[in-house]
Amino acid sequence: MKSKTLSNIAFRRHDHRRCQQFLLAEADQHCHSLNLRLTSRRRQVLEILLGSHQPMGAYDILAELNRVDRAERIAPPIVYRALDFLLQQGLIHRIESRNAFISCVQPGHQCAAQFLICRDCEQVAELETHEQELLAEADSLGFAVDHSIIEITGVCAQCQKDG
Amino acid sequence: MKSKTLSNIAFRRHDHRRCQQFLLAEADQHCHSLNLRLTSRRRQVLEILLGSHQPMGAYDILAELNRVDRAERIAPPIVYRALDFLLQQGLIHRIESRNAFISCVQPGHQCAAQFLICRDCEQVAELETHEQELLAEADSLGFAVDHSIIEITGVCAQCQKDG
DNA sequence: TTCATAATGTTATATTATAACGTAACCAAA
DNA sequence: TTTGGTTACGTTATAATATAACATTATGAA
Ligand SMILES: [Zn+2]
Ligand SMILES: [Zn+2]
Ligand SMILES: [Zn+2]
Ligand SMILES: [Zn+2]
Repeated sequence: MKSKTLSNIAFRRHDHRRCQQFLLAEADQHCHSLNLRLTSRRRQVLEILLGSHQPMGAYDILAELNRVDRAERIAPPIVYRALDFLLQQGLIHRIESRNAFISCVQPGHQCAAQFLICRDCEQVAELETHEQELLAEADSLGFAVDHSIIEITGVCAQCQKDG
Repeated sequence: MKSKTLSNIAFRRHDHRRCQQFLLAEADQHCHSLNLRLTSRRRQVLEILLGSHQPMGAYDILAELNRVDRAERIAPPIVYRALDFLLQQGLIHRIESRNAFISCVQPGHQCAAQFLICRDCEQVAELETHEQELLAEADSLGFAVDHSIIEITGVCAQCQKDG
């Protein structure tokens, strides 16, 4: 079960330096192969998110940008645009219930991203299981499920006819 | 399959007047049996949400309150507090990806609430199936799934030990 | 070069949510 | 029926998140 090896990475000890470099290289390759530009801004935002397996708010990222580059005064739209690009490419995910963003631990995965979010320590683990396996996996991690949200967005039958 | 009859109510024709009255009566009974107060403000907010099976933003609800009661000028905290109460009682749900609130079509249900959200017409259908049945049900509704989010909040093993 | 496009930068503002503190309603015990 | 504790409500101000609108710069092909 390949996914298992990556699934709980946020809760495991691992060589995060390597993890980071691997994911960054994957991102480079992904964009290159699709002839998309992982510009320095976009890469910079991705690197910030790859700094940990924790979610960050857009304004946290903004603050980090402004901390590093003392000269410039970056404004919100710059961050949101980079985040939009990275989201579209599946390189990061948005945690809806937290208004936060997190680097994907398995870019290119097909399943819907699934997260275990600790309301206490705020850690987030990305799982890569099928839905029916989810609760079992949460249980096997000793994670006490509190509240789960499933949101499926798409186009309803009516709109498919209309559109 | 009891849930099936209610699940896609937003996409079905039904006698919504009765639906509304039924759900309001359920809410009354729920609160009464738990010795909780479904005050007039809370009831008023619930009634507004029961006006349709569509999600509404907190500020939409606020506007509706201020439209009805021309005299007073209601402020956001009043709405958010009523929403918090209704959420806690499971009488409404929060659609995280929309920052919106929707009346629950089956208060007292045990499963996690699950939604189909149309990005086109913005309709939201609440399902009441097990996870593994979800995609099949979406498919049977002719709903083209686009993006699904599963967010499980709880307490991780570490925090359970610490706390 | 020249043009078209994509990406970035800038300013202002919209949208969503909460902090902090005061008042009123409710209810049980004295 | 007062008293005091609690819960809910009201009010003001502000925090946190996100986008609109428009100007500028970089990129790459014709
Ligand atoms: Zn790592
Ligand atoms: Zn992922
Ligand atoms: Zn109805
Ligand atoms: Zn529900």
